[in-house]
Amino acid sequence: MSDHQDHAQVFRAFCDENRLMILEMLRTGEKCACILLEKMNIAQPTLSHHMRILCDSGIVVPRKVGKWTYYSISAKGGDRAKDMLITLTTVDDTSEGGCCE
Amino acid sequence: MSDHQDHAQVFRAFCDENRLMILEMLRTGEKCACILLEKMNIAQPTLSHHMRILCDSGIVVPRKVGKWTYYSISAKGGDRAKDMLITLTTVDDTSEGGCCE
DNA sequence: TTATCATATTGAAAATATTCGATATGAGAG
DNA sequence: CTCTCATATCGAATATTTTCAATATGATAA
Repeated sequence: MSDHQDHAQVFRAFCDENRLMILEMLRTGEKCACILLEKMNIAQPTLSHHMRILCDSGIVVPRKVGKWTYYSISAKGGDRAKDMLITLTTVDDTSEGGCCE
Repeated sequence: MSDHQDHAQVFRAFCDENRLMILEMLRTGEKCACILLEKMNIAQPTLSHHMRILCDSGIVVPRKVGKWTYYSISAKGGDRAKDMLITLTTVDDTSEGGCCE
């Protein structure tokens, strides 16, 4: 997978309203899927889909306990996303140069 | 527009490979659309579409000079995105609490 | 074992996003 | 004004994402 594809995948975690709602809930601590499902107005397979995207991006990590799955925000994943965002939006002034003017 | 919709829109800037390529080019300084178009393997209306999304997200700002439009990364837009990302991925430990276990 | 509960996967429909040809707009140049 | 060039918008095709009903999986309970 190219770097750009990989980076785009990380940010996809933050591109959907429902996923932002889920992240907001996880900010107050680990939650099991059942609680997330209860508070969101979506079907169970839809939640499962969003949790997969959040976990694939590395922003959220799952913890399985018996029948339940608990989800929490990964500090490491958050830091990685933050570093990527900073890199992407910081102008590299050592190579600053004009353009067709 | 809801907060979540608004936030999702900002991160949408980073969810597409072509937009990440554009941002990478803008990291070395302001570029006019013609240069970006020349270096990307996409049609002109497609570039225009991506530039609109980048500008709407606040990450990129346009500067019109005669017939040309120059685009550059907005430090302010980048900072806003960074702050949003940090908020979204930081666990609020004052409200840490268990969940259904 | 069988029954039940929590979550994941499948498959198809609906909603969004991306793409590009055609065309419009708006700014010089002549 | 007319012509040309740079970019934006329109409209339709294609691709991707989101959604949910149905079903599968995997764990515990009886």
